[in-house]
Amino acid sequence: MDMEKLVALCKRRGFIFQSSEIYGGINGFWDYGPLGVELKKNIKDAWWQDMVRNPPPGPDGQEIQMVGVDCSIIMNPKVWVASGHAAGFQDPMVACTKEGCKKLFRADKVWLVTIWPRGTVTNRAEVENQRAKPTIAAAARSTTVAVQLDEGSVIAQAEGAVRAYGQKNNVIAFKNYTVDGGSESAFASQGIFFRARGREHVAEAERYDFDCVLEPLVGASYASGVKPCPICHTAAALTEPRAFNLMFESHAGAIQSEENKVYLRPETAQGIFVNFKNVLDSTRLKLPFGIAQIGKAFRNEINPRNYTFRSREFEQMEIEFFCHPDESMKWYEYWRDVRKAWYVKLGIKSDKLRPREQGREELAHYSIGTTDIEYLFPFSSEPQELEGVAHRGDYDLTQHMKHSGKDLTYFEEELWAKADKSIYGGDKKKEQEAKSKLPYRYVPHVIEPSAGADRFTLAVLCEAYCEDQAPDEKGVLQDRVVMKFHPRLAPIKAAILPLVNKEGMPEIAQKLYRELKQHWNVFYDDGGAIGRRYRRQDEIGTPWCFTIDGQTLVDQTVTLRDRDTLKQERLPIAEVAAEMRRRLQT
RNA sequence: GCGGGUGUAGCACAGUGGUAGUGCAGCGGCUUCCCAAGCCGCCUACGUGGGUUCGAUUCCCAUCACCCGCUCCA
Repeated sequence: MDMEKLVALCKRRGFIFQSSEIYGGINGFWDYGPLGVELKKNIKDAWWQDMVRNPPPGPDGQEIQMVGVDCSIIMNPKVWVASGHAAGFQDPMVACTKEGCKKLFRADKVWLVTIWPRGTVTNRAEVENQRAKPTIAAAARSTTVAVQLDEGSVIAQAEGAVRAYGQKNNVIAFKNYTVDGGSESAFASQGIFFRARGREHVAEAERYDFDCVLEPLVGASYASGVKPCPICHTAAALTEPRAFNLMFESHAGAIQSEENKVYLRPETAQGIFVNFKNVLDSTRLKLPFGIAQIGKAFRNEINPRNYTFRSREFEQMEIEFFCHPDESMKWYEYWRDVRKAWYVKLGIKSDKLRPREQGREELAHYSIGTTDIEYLFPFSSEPQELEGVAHRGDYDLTQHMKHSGKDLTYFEEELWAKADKSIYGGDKKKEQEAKSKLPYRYVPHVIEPSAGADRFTLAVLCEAYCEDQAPDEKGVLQDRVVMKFHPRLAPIKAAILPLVNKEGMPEIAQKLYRELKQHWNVFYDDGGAIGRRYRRQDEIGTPWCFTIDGQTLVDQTVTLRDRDTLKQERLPIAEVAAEMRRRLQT
């Protein structure tokens, strides 16, 4: 499918417009037109109905408890400190200044490996000494290479870098390394000293060991003369790290000062977390239960691309499902499966839908497990994320407890009521202690299915776009463009068409139109040839057309014309609404 | 943010240093008993801002937007 054709259709028929188009547009922002807003609203309504009001039964066949909230976009800035966004959104970037390379990197993903001749340094302290007062011989023979850590262990990356260095310097057979300074996690933040063994291909064929230091670029105690590019390996090519703040800022109050700086939320989830206690206290809900929210979120993407896929303003459909720690994996699997099934149910072909369990190394720091539900969009050869179902553990609630000082733990009243308290022998202190921890009191774990409303809308548009052939009035096959939306999502459910504009047909058609529009978004059209009107409806994905013709005047029946099959059948005009209802439910 | 490309009507395309056409779509009418038919009429554009020039849609510069690649997407 050709993305450009879809984009043209969306504009021509009023699904999606560029924001502020008459002023030349604005990068990363889009508007939904009359048909687009109906489509997106149907998607959000379907989600709310299927996830909040009527979610599928739980893992043990039980009813699922779900409620909704609608939180403000601007929140107390401390929320973003607690959530980690205030810091985490400041991804410092470094760029290579070398002409022809000019690559851009996240500074925290660039690490430096310094390789020294054997015996120059034997531990981290000596590394610092060498940097402070390098001996000529050591400085001449040491070298620093940069590596980009994307996946795998950092040690493995460093090993690769040393191996590459060895090859470049005709050192054969990198053999092994020994780590000095503890576990990987210990050095993940501060670097590590280690030794690598290899054989240098020199005239005397001397055996050779390297002393190596691996450390992050950010904070590395390096002279500016180092910092090579991880791609082109040009020395001293990287710029200083520059902050890219991905949160939109504004000010609450007319005066623009640091004190009243606020942020547009980069996700709707935090509104749910900070209202966890409110919901618990106001609803009589007991764990497990979920809180859902649909709303706008904002991210100052460095480079919006691919139509509406990566917009700076977008809408999320998020659930935070709170449960007992011991049951969290069960619920994680439940939501992962429920969410995937939902997309299939609404017409996304299974072969373009890819649930993908994230590897350990790409998980966010707080997540125990995440499944990305991805869709193979026409604009990319790689599937792109529609939704992430994340097991966030107790990270968020714990963070908000720390930063707000409020108790967000959950107490199992019923379990405590049923518990045998005789084991405490009437010791109130022991009882209190037992009540304060598992299994009675705990910080709930959270499963977060977070879906992009605009991304799914785009996927639905891509999935619906079809070019096929339909016969014209002479029976010759003509190209036809048809949007095969699931009827539940179709912006217009049915068109009501008088076959000709006379003999009382428009009157009958309008009466039917007035009846149907009480229930659905339907469309009345008496303009032009019938074939043209059918094709127009095909192009905007209207599943059914009801046509009032000569026979209607005789026996009160109309034709129902199907968008996908082009088949026509007659049914009594009095049964049209019931037939639509029946078809929408299946 | 970097490199490359593009920008004429709602869409797809012509064209020119002397201010622009075509097809489709849209609108109004006639005609039409089932799949973009026909006839008549109508509407709509040189992305924006500078510069050069007697005159710029055309040449130059900047800017904005879109597309491709890199990068990013917590």
